[in-house]
Amino acid sequence: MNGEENKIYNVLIADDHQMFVDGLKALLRKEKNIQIAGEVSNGADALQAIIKKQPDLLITDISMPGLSGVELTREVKSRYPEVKILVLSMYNDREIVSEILMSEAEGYILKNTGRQELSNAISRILGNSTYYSNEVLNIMMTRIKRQKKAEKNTSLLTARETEIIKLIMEEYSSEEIAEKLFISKRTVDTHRKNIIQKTNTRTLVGLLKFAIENNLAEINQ
Amino acid sequence: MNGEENKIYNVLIADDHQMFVDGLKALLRKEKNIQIAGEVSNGADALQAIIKKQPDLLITDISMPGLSGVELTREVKSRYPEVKILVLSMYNDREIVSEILMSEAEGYILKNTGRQELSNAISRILGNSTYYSNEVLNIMMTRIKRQKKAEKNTSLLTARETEIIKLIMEEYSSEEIAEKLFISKRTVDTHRKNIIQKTNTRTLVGLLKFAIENNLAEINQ
DNA sequence: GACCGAATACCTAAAAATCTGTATATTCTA
DNA sequence: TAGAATATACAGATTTTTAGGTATTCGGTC
Repeated sequence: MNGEENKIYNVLIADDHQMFVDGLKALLRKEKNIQIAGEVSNGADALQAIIKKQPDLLITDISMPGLSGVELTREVKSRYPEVKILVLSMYNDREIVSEILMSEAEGYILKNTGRQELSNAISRILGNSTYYSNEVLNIMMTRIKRQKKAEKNTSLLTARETEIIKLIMEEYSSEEIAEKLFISKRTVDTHRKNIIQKTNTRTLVGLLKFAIENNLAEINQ
Repeated sequence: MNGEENKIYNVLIADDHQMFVDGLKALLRKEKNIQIAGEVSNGADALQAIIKKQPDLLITDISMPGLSGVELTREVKSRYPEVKILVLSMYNDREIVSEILMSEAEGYILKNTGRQELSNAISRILGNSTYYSNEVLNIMMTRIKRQKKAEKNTSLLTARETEIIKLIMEEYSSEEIAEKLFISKRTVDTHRKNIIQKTNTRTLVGLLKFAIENNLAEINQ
């Protein structure tokens, strides 16, 4: 590892699934420079262990009894920012990936990661870098791309037009929109005309699809 | 276990993630009546090992190089139906759960399962029953409920009405629908009137939302 | 054979949206 | 300060949908 090749790094494991912990420990024992400082199965115990052992690195699952890994990460970063955190989780859904990224963990990999990648992640993180697995990076990229596309599409629209669209999607007629916004119905009609042109749609159905695809309306599904 | 308390069951493990395999083996070694017959890291090797060792139970991951767990399950069930199969996977998304259920595996649990539940699952399966974890069952129930609701909603509609809705969602006007279906525009108008009444919507926007929510139309998202 | 639902088609009328255009005021930016 | 964009509003006309109704035919079921 960078810079301090004889340093022994203490690693705390937080995970309530013994199968993972056993497998993880077996892997970590093969690493030079790594010492397992402890293992806990919930967030509260993790905090206690951090106070006591002051590990260099916390490897934590997300779903644990009581304090989740997300909450634990936030707490640790606010109280012991020098402790590095690698999230090792089963979940790859977008909500959770986002929350973890917001929580300033230094890494996030999935539990199907091989040993080599895990080892690499730990090295990177202990060497003051970050490590996110490809799946996680892909989720991030997809999300960013999608957001950019929606922003590009909706940036063609003025604030008023966006507002009109949202009210259309809430099933207001043009007259009702006029009343609600204290403007003339003729104004609403002009806005509608402009919206249809700008969004390259040609019917109300097309506009509805545009709105949903660009997060201007929600559908329960 | 039921009936044959002194019988030793041979278990084959198929998983390409060493961390899991180590953890799983550690757990299985604590079980009476269980002997680890082997471990492989891909589907093809699993088939070879089944021929050679004839295990009672195969515990398999889903995502493996080459033959996936789904394909492996199908193959094993078609050639060696007496071999029981427990899928132990990270993925809980609906598509994969469905495929596994169709493939006649005797069980499906997630890799975050605790030891007790894993032990219970194995016992149940070796005792000629099935075992699916709660998360998997919840996915099944949610899917069934959702499908039933959509069926209930759309069962109010006749085939022609459903067809009209789909064409509306493809942005055909009533006149265009009439031309396409070789019927009068008046007929289309009557269908639309009836559709609005039956779906308890009051606007075209409302109808479109109904259609999307009940899988009569798709939105890219 | 009777009955019912689906599909079809039509009627008159009203409401709403859309189309193509012109115009003015306000706000923002260079 | 000028210019551009946005927001507003209006005009007349056309198109489309919606509303509330009646009617006939066909196929399926009892």
